[in-house]
Order: sequence, then structure tokens, then C-alpha cells
Amino acid sequence: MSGKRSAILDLGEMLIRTRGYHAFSYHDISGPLAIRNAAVHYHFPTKADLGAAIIDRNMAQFGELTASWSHYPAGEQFRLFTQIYLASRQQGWVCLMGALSPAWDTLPGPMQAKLRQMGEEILDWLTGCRDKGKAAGVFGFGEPTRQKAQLVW
Amino acid sequence: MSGKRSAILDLGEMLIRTRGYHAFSYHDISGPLAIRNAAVHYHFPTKADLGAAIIDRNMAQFGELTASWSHYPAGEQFRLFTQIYLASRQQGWVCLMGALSPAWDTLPGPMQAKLRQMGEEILDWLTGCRDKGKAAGVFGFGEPTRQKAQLVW
DNA sequence: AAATCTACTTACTTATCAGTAAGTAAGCAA
DNA sequence: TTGCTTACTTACTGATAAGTAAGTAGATTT
Repeated sequence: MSGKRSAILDLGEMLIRTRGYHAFSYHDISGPLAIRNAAVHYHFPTKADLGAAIIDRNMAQFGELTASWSHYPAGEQFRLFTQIYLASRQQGWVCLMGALSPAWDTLPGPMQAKLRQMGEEILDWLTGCRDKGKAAGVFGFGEPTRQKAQLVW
Repeated sequence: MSGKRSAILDLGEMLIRTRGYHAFSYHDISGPLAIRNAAVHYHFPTKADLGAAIIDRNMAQFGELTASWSHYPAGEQFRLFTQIYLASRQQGWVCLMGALSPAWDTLPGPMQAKLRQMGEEILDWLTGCRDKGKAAGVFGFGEPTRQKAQLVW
């Protein structure tokens, strides 16, 4: 029942999405949580472990959310999807993909793999979302892309 | 005269756009250019100075380019604009805005100011580009945004 | 010819980073 | 009650970061 572990994941995700992977350190986590640096290393031995765990949790959350929407019409599902990004954007956050991919070349291997996986999962869902809707012409593929743009621009 | 200065700017821009501001150091510049660390500090006393100079040069280049396009029709101007981003994207590069804005909160003040300025200049030009075209309905405002998306996604 | 400027160099400082080794208090399990 | 696990702690290491002080060879100016 480590409440600290999830608190580290929470803070870590916030830091990545507001500052970027290379612009935060374990100190930025241990300070606010009032624990020592090594305690963060206890839960996540390396920074890459932490980064990968954050992506994992994000993917799991995405899976749960979309599963809970499964009985809604495709258009509504898509609206809910974009709503999430718009809402976090208003907080000054950027999605994980938007925060991490610009520095792709500098990411540790395991994180690259997880990120790629997450990208595929989202794209698959988005594709399925479009295919399912009978009104396939109503929302073109331009819109999700446009949505993602706003997360960075 | 100082060919090194512009070589530093070239390499610095490449590093920012492929790795991000926080994922490169003066060592990554001095090494390939076969000069010492302090030589980079000679030209750009702080990393923020280097970053700001890179944004400055980018803005100047944008101004020169768009000026050289001024006699083309709006649609062609817009095509040339997107072409630049698509071409660099194929090299694995990201535009300066796309590379820097995710870590906005962590950027030194002077760089934030320059970046904001660059964003405004590009948006102004884009707006002018749209207004000038008689076929204002042909390309909506969705497309430039979509273009930017590809730079990150 | 002397002084100054440009474009560096060597050698250093200070700070911060990720990561590790070793120890410990509290809880549970046999 | 002994031993094992969990969730930390203190105290450190080695690497790398940005930045600086002082010196210098070569070109330019006076």
C-alpha cells in the first residue's frame, strides 16, 4: 500500500508534461513529497524506469477510459477524447506524446519502445473510432491531428 | 571573420531541434567543432544567450524567406511555407517552436520573450497569407495547425 | 613600433545530476 | 522470538553541467 509510489508517478507525470523529461530531476520529486532522493530510487531505480512506468500508467488509463466509453456512439467517443486533451491543455499541460517526442533521440531505449507502443494504441483506437461511425465523412482524419497540434502550439 | 560563430549557431539549432534545449550541452558543440568549451562561452556567454540568438536568427530567416515570396500568390506562399516544415520533418527535425514550447516553463526569460515574439510573427504572416488569398475558403485555418501537428506527432 | 582587439586556450570552480552502499524502524510470518 | 520484507534514511561517489579567470598568438589600428 505504497501511497508514495503513486504520488511519485503523479508528480513525475506532471513534471514531464509541464517541463519535459530532461528538465526535471529526482530532487524535484523528493522535495515536494518530503522524502529523500534515494526513496525515489527505491521505487524507480533509474529515471528511465520512472519514465517508462509513467507511460505505462498512461496507457492503462487510456485503455480503461476508452473501454468505459465503448457503448457511446463514435462521435461522442471522439468528443470525449478531444475533451481530455483540451482540458489538460488549459492547465498548461501537454500530452505525454507531445512532451516526450521532440526529444525522442535522447530518450532511453525502454521509454522509446513504450512511447511507440502508446502511439500505436492511440492511433488504433482513433482509427477504430472513425471506422465505427457510420458518419465516417463527418469527422475526417484532420481533426485528431489538429487537436494534437494545439497541445504544443 | 568568425565562421565559428555561425557554425555554433548551426550546430546549436540542430541540437535544439533534434534533442531539445535541455538535452544538449556546450560539450556537444565544442566537440564536433573541435574547439574548447570556453570558446563557445566566448561567443555566447550563457546558454540562454545562445538559445536566444538561435531564435533571433530563425526569425530573421523567416522574414527574409517570406519577403522573397511576396510576389507569389497566397496559395503558393502557403505551400512553400508548409514545404519547409515537411522537408525538415523528413530529416527528423522539429521546428523551433515545437522543440521549445513543451518545456516553456523551464526556459530562461529572454528565450521565452523571443519565442513569444516568433510565434506572433509567424501567426501574423499566416493570417496575412489567408486574408490576401481571394480563395479564402479554399484553405481554412485548420491546415496550418494540422501541419504543425505533424512536426511533433 | 606600440597598443589594442579578436578569437580563442588552459585550468579551474561550483553546482547538480543520477545512482549506490549500507543501515534502520516497523510490520508480518513461522 | 527469530527472521524476512517493505519503505524508507544517511552518506556518499563519479560524472557532467554551466560558467569564469587569466593568459596568448595573430591580426588590426594608431
